[in-house]
Amino acid sequence: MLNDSALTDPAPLFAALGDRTRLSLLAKLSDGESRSIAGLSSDTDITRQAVTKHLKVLEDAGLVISKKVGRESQFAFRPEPINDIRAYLDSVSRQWDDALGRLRAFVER
Amino acid sequence: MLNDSALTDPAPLFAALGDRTRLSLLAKLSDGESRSIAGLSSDTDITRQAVTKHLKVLEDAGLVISKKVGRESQFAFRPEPINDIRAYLDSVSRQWDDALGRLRAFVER
DNA sequence: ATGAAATGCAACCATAAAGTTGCATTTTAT
DNA sequence: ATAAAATGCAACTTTATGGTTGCATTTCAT
Repeated sequence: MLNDSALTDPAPLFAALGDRTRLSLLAKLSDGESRSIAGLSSDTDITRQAVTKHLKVLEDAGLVISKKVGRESQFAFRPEPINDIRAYLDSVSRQWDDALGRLRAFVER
Repeated sequence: MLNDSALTDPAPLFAALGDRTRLSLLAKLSDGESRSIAGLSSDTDITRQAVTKHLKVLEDAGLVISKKVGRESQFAFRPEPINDIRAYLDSVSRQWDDALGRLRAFVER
């Protein structure tokens, strides 16, 4: 089942990003090249199976997509959810900025 | 020990945001008003002690600050780490955009 | 046809995370 | 002085998470 990238609840998205291993997987893939599990596992110290699990978390969050090609499955970065997160952060910051603005307006009289 | 807001490893920051309860706590505080633990616990269905734990996670991540005033401890939103996250997301997206650009340049000849 | 490569899948382990209950402590209000 | 309010602190339970090992399956190359 593929993710809808709905911005209703950003928590799972943040959670998917809240792990160093997954961030470094994303970093590798963010150059736009797709890579196999073996390719992504080569320069880590954890097992290939562990990498597979992390990739599943990333895929469930919509941050990567995968397709089987031959005997290997290729993973690629999917940037859309990043915008959802940005939108969420913006909404929080905007609320904060508005509050600051009102406070300033209040103090300045 | 207070956080330095270093952007060396955004994973703990993402992890702190990867929980609905904590996101809703942040949402309440993002209006700039500071609130007590009791105030933040009033309209949740979890116990006050659980809220306290979440607040500690947020504080360790630098997303809130607290000070004791009288018998209660007041918590306030701290927006600085949000910018760290933005910076990280920007770096990932920029890398992605660059890759797309190179790909386009490559295709167009 | 067969061995190596890449992956899938299941069971298992250890630790962390999220939540609870119970009780002690500190402050405030009457 | 004392009861209520707000919090702190510790122990405990349950479940999720990150990782492993072992083995089966699929696909490729020779």
